[in-house]
Amino acid sequence: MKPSFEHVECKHCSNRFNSVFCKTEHDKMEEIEALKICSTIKKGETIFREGSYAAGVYCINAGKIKLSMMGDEGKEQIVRLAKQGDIIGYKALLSGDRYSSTASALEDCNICFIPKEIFLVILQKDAALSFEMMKVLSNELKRAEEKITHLAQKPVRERVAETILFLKETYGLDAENNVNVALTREEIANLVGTATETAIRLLSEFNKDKIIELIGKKIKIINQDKLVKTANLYD
Amino acid sequence: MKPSFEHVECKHCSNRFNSVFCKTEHDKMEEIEALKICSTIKKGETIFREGSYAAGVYCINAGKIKLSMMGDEGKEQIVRLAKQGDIIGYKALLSGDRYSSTASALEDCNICFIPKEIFLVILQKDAALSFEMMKVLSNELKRAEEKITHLAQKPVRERVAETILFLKETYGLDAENNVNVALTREEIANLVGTATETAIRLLSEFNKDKIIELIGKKIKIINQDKLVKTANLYD
DNA sequence: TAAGAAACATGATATTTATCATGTTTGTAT
DNA sequence: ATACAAACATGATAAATATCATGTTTCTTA
Repeated sequence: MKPSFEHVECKHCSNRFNSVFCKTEHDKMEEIEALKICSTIKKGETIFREGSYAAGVYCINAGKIKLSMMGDEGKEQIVRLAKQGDIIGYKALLSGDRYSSTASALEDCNICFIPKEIFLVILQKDAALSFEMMKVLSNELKRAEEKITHLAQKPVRERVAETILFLKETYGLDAENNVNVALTREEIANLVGTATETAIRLLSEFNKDKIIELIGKKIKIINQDKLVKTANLYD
Repeated sequence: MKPSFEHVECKHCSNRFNSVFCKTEHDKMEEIEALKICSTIKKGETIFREGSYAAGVYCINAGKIKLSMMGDEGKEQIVRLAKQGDIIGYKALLSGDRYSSTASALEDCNICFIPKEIFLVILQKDAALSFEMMKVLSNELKRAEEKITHLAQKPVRERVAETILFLKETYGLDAENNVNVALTREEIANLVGTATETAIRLLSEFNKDKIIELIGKKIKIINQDKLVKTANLYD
């Protein structure tokens, strides 16, 4: 990874207080500052690859990233979607393991690489950062367990609806009120856990039923109530 | 929860060095000792319930516990199996949330309740404990993401085989080389993420094919290689 | 130890979902 | 602007799995 032309300083980073570093003290921040490497990632590029040695964590300054695991038949399963302010790659670092998923950019990104050594050392010294990390991990785990339950028990139709709501929750809406992320139908399927054709069919159906509106990869939620009902949440 | 007749001292606990407290210092241990409440739980009893306020964590001194979430149609999904040395209930505590799953005893258990306040305070002071907690969380999360991938992509047959291997890995073998845990077929189905009848059928099939041997709830693995192949792991 | 309940088992059937096939549209690079 | 590939779409079919029905076995407890 090549250093970018512009080094974004942590203390001026707009995500500073939405991130896991929200409570990290100034001097610890300076230590990170000195050793981090900022870079620009083009849409589609890989940041790290499943199975490779974990050299550090990446803090997302701007852009959207998908984390996916390869299933047995080479089919991608998207296990997490990250955005600005999030960090990625910490799981491997903390469990002392290799990366268990591949991170790739859904759009052009600015990311800051924080080497393993400095991150772990600061974690030892900074109880607040440790606690924030535990919170992040706990929330991720909770979400993962809910996903397991839904995968095991809910029909695809409900999961597709749920996924649209999840995308809205994660990335919000753009200026035209579209869900603010552009995924291919295949990626949506790999997030839902279904075949691409099935995802396409159900999206078209929701479109026909005026629950959502599809313009290319843009998804606009027309009838939120009906979408929530279709997702069959909160019973 | 009633205090048990015998208070098990942490420093004499046989699980002490297999647990998250392996690196916790003596004085911190004493603080826990002073405030923890040990109790005995009978098979089938509930330790905490999904949605209820998280008052603390439980450290398992002896016995096996299942953690499950209720799906939409009231169907149980088992999200974790815990054993002696494990702690449960930490996710809710760390994310400041209610318990997201229900914990119930698969057999008679001895558990120690550590109140929220003392656990969180010690976590602030003890970087080693924090780090161990992060490791535990990371490993759980990794496992959960693998489970998501397998649920989304692997057929039930493979998942049933995988679950048997997982049970062996988690609880080991008893004196007669049976997988050392007694689950109903329904519980196995709720772990696999399938209908009870489907789980029963596949177990019978494995039995007929001499991959496993079934005697009541006991499962003996006869042909480990074939079971691993059936699970279709490591491609 | 008998009665009732829970767990286990298995066949028949329905439903869901994946796969295969094929065609169209959209995007991208020369 | 054209050519090619990727993405999208949709019908037909197959396969996997759930559900329903029913009977048997095993476990509990009065």
